[in-house]
Amino acid sequence: MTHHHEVVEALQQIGYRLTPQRMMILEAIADSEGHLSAEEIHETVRTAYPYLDISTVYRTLDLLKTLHLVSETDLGRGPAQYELLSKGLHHHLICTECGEILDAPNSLLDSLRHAMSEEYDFHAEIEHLAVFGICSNCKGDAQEAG
Amino acid sequence: MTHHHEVVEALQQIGYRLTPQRMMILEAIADSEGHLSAEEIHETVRTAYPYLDISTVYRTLDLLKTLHLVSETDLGRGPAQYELLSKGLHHHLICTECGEILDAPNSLLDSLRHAMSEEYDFHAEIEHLAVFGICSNCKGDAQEAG
DNA sequence: ATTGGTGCAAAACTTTTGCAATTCC
DNA sequence: GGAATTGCAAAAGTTTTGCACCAAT
Repeated sequence: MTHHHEVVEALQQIGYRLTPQRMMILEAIADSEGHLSAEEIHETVRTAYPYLDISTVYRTLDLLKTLHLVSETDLGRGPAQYELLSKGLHHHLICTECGEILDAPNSLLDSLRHAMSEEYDFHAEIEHLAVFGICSNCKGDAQEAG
Repeated sequence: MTHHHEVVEALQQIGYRLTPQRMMILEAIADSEGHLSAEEIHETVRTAYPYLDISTVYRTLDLLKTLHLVSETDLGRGPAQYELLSKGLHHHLICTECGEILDAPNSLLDSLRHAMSEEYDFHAEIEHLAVFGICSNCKGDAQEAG
């Protein structure tokens, strides 16, 4: 639950300061189940510390991204979503019909990574992938409509 | 080269109007080699028709997306990129070191699609995927730096 | 004629930046 | 003390929207 303190303290050793804002932002991300937008992080921390500015959230997220502690997922619509990388890398299958989000393990991409490496000598860095499509529940509906 | 006229005329049959703006916008996309942003489309068409508004570009792109005539790719940074789908579906491998963009055929995703279908009964709609990573030229540099 | 589309202007939304004041080391 | 960090305010960049006028059917 609070193992992210190690993570924060590790910041110091690389020369970054350990500020309350940074701790609260990381805690908000760590305590959340799924993804959070910068604005959601802002709202969450503000309940405890109303002076937090959204720019501090973005600046902290930039830092955490650089350190590969959080992942940033751009869904192509709306704000980017942030998530703790230590929670275990996974990806999302998002149904465009009903909005359901299925979690898929990182291994789902093994074959794709292999193909990119073999055929293009390209080393993919896919920390977080979002794939849109139709889930099993909505497959019937889509066929009727089409 | 101008087979997109068929496409535009098909619009009428579904009840959409055939306006000069729509034709010019589609022509700009069709004539371009790679991707275009909405702003680039705007600039291109404006050389011939200076009154075109950027909002018309976005509205037309929405229409063309709905009809699956163009693909929209959100690179996660900067404006979305638009491309004719009839040009042949392909994806992009973008090197984060040197910025090179490799084109990859749609078949690259076959195994991934298969895995999502088999394991999650999820029917992915990946019209256009952009994958960031390290290309073969930069692989050595990255190892030295790391 | 009528509905749909366009241009214009303004706003919405997300993210970034400059800078003075503050805080952590 | 001094450099890093924050809060504030403003701006930047992309996309959307309201509305009056205009054009395609």
